[in-house]
Formats: sequence, structure tokens, C-alpha cells
Amino acid sequence: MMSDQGISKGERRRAGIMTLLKQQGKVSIPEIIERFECSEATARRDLDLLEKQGNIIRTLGGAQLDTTLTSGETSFNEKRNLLWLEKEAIAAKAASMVEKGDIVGLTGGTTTFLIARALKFHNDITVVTNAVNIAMELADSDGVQVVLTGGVMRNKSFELCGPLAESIVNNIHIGKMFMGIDGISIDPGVTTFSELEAQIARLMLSRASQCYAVFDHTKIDKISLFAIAPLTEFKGFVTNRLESPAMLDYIEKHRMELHLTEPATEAEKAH
Amino acid sequence: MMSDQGISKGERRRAGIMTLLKQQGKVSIPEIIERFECSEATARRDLDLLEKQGNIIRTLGGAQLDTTLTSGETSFNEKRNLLWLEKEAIAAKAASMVEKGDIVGLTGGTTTFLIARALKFHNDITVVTNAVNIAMELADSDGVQVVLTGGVMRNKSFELCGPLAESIVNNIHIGKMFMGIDGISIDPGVTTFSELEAQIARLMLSRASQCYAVFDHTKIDKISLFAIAPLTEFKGFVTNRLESPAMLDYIEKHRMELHLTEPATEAEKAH
DNA sequence: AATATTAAATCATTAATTTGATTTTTTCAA
DNA sequence: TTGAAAAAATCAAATTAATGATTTAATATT
Repeated sequence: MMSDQGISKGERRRAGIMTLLKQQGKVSIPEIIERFECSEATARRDLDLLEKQGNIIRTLGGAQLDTTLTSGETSFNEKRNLLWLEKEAIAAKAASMVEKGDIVGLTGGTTTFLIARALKFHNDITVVTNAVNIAMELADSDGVQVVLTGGVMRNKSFELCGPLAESIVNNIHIGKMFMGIDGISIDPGVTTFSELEAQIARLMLSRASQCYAVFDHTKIDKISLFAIAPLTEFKGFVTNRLESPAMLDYIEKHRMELHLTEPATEAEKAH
Repeated sequence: MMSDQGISKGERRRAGIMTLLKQQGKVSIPEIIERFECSEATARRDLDLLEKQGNIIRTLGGAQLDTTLTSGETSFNEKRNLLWLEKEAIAAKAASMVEKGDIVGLTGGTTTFLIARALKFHNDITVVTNAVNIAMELADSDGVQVVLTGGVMRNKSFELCGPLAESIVNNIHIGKMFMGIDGISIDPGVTTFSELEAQIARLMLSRASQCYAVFDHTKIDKISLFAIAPLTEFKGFVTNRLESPAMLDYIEKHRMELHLTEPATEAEKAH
């Protein structure tokens, strides 16, 4: 059936809960169950949702109005595709490291593409990239200036490579650089599948003040065909979790930054 | 499960339709069906929804961008719709001039974008362009190597300009070049709206063995703000019709080529 | 007017979301 | 600690929304 004016059963119920809350300052779960004839589970879910929207504060057995009327929107959500979710979290983390006025470097890759998407609504930043799809993603963003390295496009991967690309990269300076990679391990360091992409990545790295490798945990202790650089070339790493004690040791010993999106494990905490 | 930051299938499809529209000014229903692998019914429903949101205007067989916001003329849309067919014809004619092994240059613009689309299934050619959307269009084409000039992207027009772009263009050679323009007349010659685009166009022209200006008849005897080059710099012109006797005279006298997509009028035949 | 094309309307099917029942884990108060 | 209450997690049923196939009406084009 068509939703009348966009008011679904659930929305009506949650609106009712808010009315109750405004009337009495707080509500209990049993109260909601009785009043709206729903299960305990839905009552909880409604309160969770309202809390996520920043309207109320959960308490034991119910909820109360948020007295601090600062409407802070906290909307971090769960999704089906775990790896996608993790990449989005990694991208968000990386994007949060970007500040006004920054010159941000992005290589090609899924995670870096998501960083670009996250940067879309930043203001007064410049993004330097060799990925055509990243440039397209940022094309309608007013606050972001996009500089694309030229070069020959690798069909299907959207990456610009070759001497022409290199000649441009040699003429620019990058502030914070985020590099998408295919493998990371202590010994060869950071690696990738494609020789051409490795070369341009290496060059961009050399032009950047600070370079961070961004990757999900499946890339850890994996070695791809072509080496980009040893770990020591990097300012730090952005990933969801890093459970390898050896790598944690290495990162700590070399005073490199580690940005994690998931709650730290015992091993990680120890460092 | 909840999807709130996650983009639903339908939303993604409609966003894709908007991107298509921004790139090409219009879309057809079959185009949507092919591109997004959906039924005719959903394609229609999507367009209806987007129209309801005020973003686009439905036309017979598809939709086009709402241009009434920028130009208040009522009949403008019909004109534009007609022009589309002519631009496609012009693009097809230009594409037919391309041969195996050619190095083809394309500036930004609607007509040149359509040339790129027409070149998609050519084999063993190289396309050099400063337009990001043209590179994207050719990204999945096996027989076409794409070389993108780097540079700063002009947001919304997808064109790469500036010194970086120029430094790359200075290092390449173009065989047949097709230039999109905003105005053409005997006296200042070929002109365009944007200074930056004029400059990069001028440079590409200087690097090309043969350069053709491509335009529809509404550009004839129009003069835009920035001059690119006098007519004599061009090997020839590709358009739908050219009814100006003075320009016909001029073209004949200078032994330049004229490629028309519409049956020649008496005036044109006389030359 | 006749034909072909496009649009609208309808309905069955599929996909997605919401919900309630159940089980497991966590938290709180003694 | 331990038991009771609350919260979270899990799963299947129910509801709702989205889609595609089909039919019917409208519209361009000749």
C-alpha cells in the first residue's frame, strides 16, 4: 500500500513516543508496549532509533528527553556488506584527518574513492589524484578543487599512469596523501598488483609531506607483485583493525601513526 | 535491516540517471534500460519521480535537464531537443573521418562527448582529451587508448585547464583534432565562453596536424568572448548546415573542407 | 485515417523492511 | 559472587515497497 503522506505505522508510533516524552519527560518500555500495543523489541528499537537521531537519551528501562538541546546528529549505521562497511569507516576516518586548506593526494582504489566521496562536502581543500573516477565523483563539489594528473588511462581501473602522469606529479606538491594498496607486510612493505600503478604511487609518495596507507585488514601480511615503498616511508596507517603483534611492534618502534576504526583489541591496546 | 546511509538500488539508479543527464543533457528510456538493466516501467517511474522533484523535464521517449532555471525562454527546450539529433549526426560524421591508427584529439563539449561515444567501438585508435567525462565514457572500450591531459578540473564542465594541462599538451602530438566551440564567424574566427578553455584549445590546436571545428548551425556568425583561432588555422569544419554565403565563399577560397550532415542547400551546392 | 511509438494502468512477483517471539548476553543491586 | 531485570542478538513471520510483464490508452508520424 502507498504511504499516505509518508507517515508509516512506525513513524506514527515514534511520534507518539516523542509526545509522551514531551508530556512527562520520560517513558518506560512497558508504558510504550501498553500504549502502542507493540512488542518489547519494537519499543526498544524505537528508542534506539530516536536516540540515534539525537532527540532522546536512553535510560535503563526506558528513555528521557535530551536536556542539552544541542541537536548533534550522530548517524553511523550498520550495513550488510561488512567489507564495504569497513572501507567506509576507514574512508571516514581518513577524511576526518583532512583540514581546511589541505592539499590531499589520492591514488586509485575503492577505499580512496570512498575517501573522495567523504570529502565531497569539505570546504576549501584541493584533491590531487590520478584516478579519473575520483575526479568525476568530485566534479559537482563546490568546496573541492580537483587536480588530475594526466597520462594514459588504464582501461577499467580508471588510473592514469605513464611518463606523462609522472611529469605532472613532478611539478606538484601534496600535503596529506592517502594511498590505496593491495598488500602490506613488514618485509617488502607496501605492494600492489600493477607495475604502472606502483610507479606512479611511488612518485606521488615522494612528492607528499605526509603519506598514509589506507587498507582493510584483509591486506595485512599480504604481498603483491610490485613493491611501492617500505613501511618507514609512511607517516602512518589507516585501517579497521591490526592484529599482527609484529607489525604493531614495528609501527611503535618507528613512531608511526596508527588510526583504527574498530575498538582496539588487547594486543593493540598494549601499544 | 536498516539502510540509512546506505544508498538503495533505486536511489543509486536515479543518481546515475542524473549523472547521465548532466553529461549529455538528455537521456532516453532505452538508454536507461540498457545502462541500469531495469525494465521500461522502472525507467519511466524513475523519470517521473525525478521530474516530481523538479530536477528534470520529461520528453517523448526520455527526459532532459531543466534549463528553464537558467534561461527563461519557453521554446528553448524544444530547440535543444532538436539540436540533440543534429549534434548526434555531426558526431557520427566526425567519427566516420577517423581511421585505424589515428591519434584523435577532443576538447570538451557536448558534441565532442558524442564523438567519443561514437568512437567507442573503433579499434586501434588513441584519443587525447582534456575532458574527464570523455575519458570516463571511453573507459571500458578495449580498442581505444585514452590519454588525458592533467590539470585543474573546472567543476561542472569536466574540463582540465591551466598550466599543468598545458605542460602535458606540449609533449604530445595529435593527428586529427575535433574542437567543440561556442561561436564561429569570419572575422574573429572561432570563439568560446571560457578563457581557460580557449587557451588549452589553442594549444591543442597548435599540436595537431589537422584540426576540425565541430558545431551546430546555431553557432554560426556568433561571437563568444574569447578567441581561439582564425578560421585559416583549421583544416575544415563539421556541421549540420551552413547557409551563410559569405562563410561559404571564405571556406572555398581558402580551400578548407566542409562536412555537412544535412542535404546541401542550393547555396551550399554552388560551392 | 492508419500505423507505429510512447505513455499509462494494472497486476503478479520479487525484494526489502518491519515486527514479534525466542534465546543469549549484559547489567544492576544485593 | 549470584539472581533478577534489562538489553542485545537472532530468526521467522508479516507487512510494505519496488519491480517487471502485460494490457490498454494516448500521441506522433506518415
